[in-house]
Amino acid sequence: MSTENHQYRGQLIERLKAAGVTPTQQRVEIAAILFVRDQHMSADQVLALVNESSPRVSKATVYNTLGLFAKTGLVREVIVDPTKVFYDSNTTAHHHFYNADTGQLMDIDPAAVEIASLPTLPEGTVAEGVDVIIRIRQAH
Amino acid sequence: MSTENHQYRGQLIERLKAAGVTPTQQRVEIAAILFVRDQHMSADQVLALVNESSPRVSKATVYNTLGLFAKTGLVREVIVDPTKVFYDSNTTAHHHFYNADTGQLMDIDPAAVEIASLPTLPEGTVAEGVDVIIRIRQAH
DNA sequence: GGCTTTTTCTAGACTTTGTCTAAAGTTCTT
DNA sequence: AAGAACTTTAGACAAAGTCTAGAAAAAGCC
Repeated sequence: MSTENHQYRGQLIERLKAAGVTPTQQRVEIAAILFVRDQHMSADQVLALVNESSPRVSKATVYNTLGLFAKTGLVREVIVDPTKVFYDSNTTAHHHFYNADTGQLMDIDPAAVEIASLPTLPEGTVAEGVDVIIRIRQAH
Repeated sequence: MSTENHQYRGQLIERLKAAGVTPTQQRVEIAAILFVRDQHMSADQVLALVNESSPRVSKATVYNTLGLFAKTGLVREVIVDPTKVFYDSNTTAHHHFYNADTGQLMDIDPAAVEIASLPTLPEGTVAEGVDVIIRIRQAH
């Protein structure tokens, strides 16, 4: 393994630990794929990519790990497509364009959407987050 | 069938026709369930309800009909739960609370959410709609 | 280091939502 | 009434995701 890769893995391990996640082989493998850049991936895509290189990771582990990453705030679940959930490696506050024609999910510049007012929540509930999805399609 | 029911069905038929949908037996049956009041239902729930009374409607028809109703603007698809899509019989502009703990979907008073600015769309695309979902959970 | 306990991983069966197919039934047109 | 176009149906199928029970790793302890 190259020095750069080695260092990258070290950073990943720290990141997982900081989130209170034990950095196992498989979790680091998955994190390495997710966290190279800000991106949106489905479990399926992660599974395919992680198994391109040698150390195989099972389907169950990919699902468990993505669920764990979501629960600990390492990634954000984005629910826009009825057939699959996307995992967003950008956890800063932002919203999404979703192109139903292409299936593509894109970040919206946080400065470009401004929500002026929010409603009071129902009794006995607390807010988890606000998702804004702008559904678009190809012109003609 | 009672007079009220008979009149209700007449109204439904007009509503379907106005949307350019041929009012078949099964479609009216499904519309009768959806449009009694503003509500959110999954395909599963519609299927169960429609088959409580005599004229049975098949699973395929329920899915086809809900898809057709969505396409023609009679209902609105709401995608908040990764496992199923909800069909909203209230098609006026409004947003939703989604309680992940209870699975409940609730309307937000349109006046309570104000979006001050929207981003410019990606090249070659047109907007289909803006969904705002406030994810909540039970306090403690 | 060894030994035990706890956590994690795995293959593969299973579940659920939704789609597809091909045949049968309706409806519309003429 | 005959033909064309559309709709419905049962049941097979597909895809995403969950569950289970045993194997493997990791952590805790003497």
